[in-house]
Amino acid sequence: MKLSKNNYGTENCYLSNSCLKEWLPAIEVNKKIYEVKKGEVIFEEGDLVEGMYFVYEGNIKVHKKWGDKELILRIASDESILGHRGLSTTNNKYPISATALEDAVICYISMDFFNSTLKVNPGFSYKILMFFADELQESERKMRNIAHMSVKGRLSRSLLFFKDQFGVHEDGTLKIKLSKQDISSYIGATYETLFRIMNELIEDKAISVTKRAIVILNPDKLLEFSKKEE
Amino acid sequence: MKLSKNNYGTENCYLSNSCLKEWLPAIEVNKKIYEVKKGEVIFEEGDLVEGMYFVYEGNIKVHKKWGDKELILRIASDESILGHRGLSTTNNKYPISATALEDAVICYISMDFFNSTLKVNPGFSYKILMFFADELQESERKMRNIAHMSVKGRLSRSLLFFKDQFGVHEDGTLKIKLSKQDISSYIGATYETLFRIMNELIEDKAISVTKRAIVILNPDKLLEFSKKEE
DNA sequence: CGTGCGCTTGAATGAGCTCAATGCCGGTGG
DNA sequence: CCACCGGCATTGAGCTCATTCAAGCGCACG
Repeated sequence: MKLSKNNYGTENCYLSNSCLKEWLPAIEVNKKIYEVKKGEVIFEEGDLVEGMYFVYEGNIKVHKKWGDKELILRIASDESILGHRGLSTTNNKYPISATALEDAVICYISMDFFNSTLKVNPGFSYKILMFFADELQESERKMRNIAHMSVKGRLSRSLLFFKDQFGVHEDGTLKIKLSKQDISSYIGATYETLFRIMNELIEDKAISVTKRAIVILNPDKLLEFSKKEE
Repeated sequence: MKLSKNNYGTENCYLSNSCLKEWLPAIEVNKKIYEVKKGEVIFEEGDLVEGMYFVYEGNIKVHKKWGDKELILRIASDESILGHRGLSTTNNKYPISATALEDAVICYISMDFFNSTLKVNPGFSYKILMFFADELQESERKMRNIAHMSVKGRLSRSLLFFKDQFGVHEDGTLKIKLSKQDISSYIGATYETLFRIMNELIEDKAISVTKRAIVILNPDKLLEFSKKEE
């Protein structure tokens, strides 16, 4: 189970493996495997929802557009469900887009099959429900952060989250590879603002950057900046 | 079914009645009815989640605090589910608070009972799942709005939503009674800002206010202000 | 008749955005 | 091998929207 819980709040973007690992291999006929290239769009806002995806490998950003701006809502990675935001009783169009941040492997299951599994398998259904509940909690925490926290606070928090969620290499750099563009969209700020605030964090010796890779030097300091949280 | 769909996006804070109406009356033993007074706190952030609520009558605000500020996430009204945000595999504390906006009647069901119903009743479970999916969509739309829209846009959009969701009296005033404080918390702005922007809308002849009651005069104008949406 | 709370308004401040200019680096084709 | 190009990084300046602080006002209520 890849769940994270710590003193700056719980962020859980994974459907617990115990659920997927049991379920996915059991499907033979109804799943399709796709390889997608970095930057490739898996689906877009407005596309018809016809199935559900699971990520086998790689990171996929889930984002929402507003004119020429975007907001990244979530980063789906290994063994995570994707496209569940298309579920709805009132609308069968995706409210969001999904784009590969790097080369990735995903698995596709038709909505019919997914739905019928939901209906006949209460255990699975329950797991998915809990997943949604966790996603909703996270979404609302993030909303409050955007509404009330400073960019510095949001960035600090997100960096801690990235470290926690995706881990670090031996040299201390974050495993997740995000462009500054993406980070700024993730925290809901402009590119330039992100840049300046990131410099502040470097001056504060909270992080360092070499060759576009970010190292968390002082988590406590980041935590400090994202205080009042919970 | 109280669902709304229109050209400024779907906002659905209701669990479709077809689900609740069938389910709730069937419970005899396990539910308790409470009457709550205006301003009464039903549960707070950090409280232990021990059950699930449904609203029979009245409006309840679901909100999240950040220091001395708050953000209203949702307004639960007649026949709506409440407290489902407490569902989680990783945490059994409420991430949000619920406070009655007016005198209300709510129904309480123990979590054990709710959970076992979920597990044995796939139809119910599926409905709840769809409800969560809709809530998640709405949450993320709202997040993007807070991230990218102006206060005027957010206010315009929220007013249209209130009209759509709660309806209007014969004299044109919104049925939902919200203090300016609450509206500002709902749109994620300060009281003073809300005040000024509301005056702008009045000058624009988009709304009018008499005795603290709001009248939507020109929905098209409000729609205009909340453009770029979807 | 005070006291307090919510409403109203002004002024100052500031965080973050926009726009624009420049620098840097890696790829690419001549 | 070099010149050029395009895209990203970097930085400054100015501005705008919204917040903050502060101060009066009106009304309900004990």
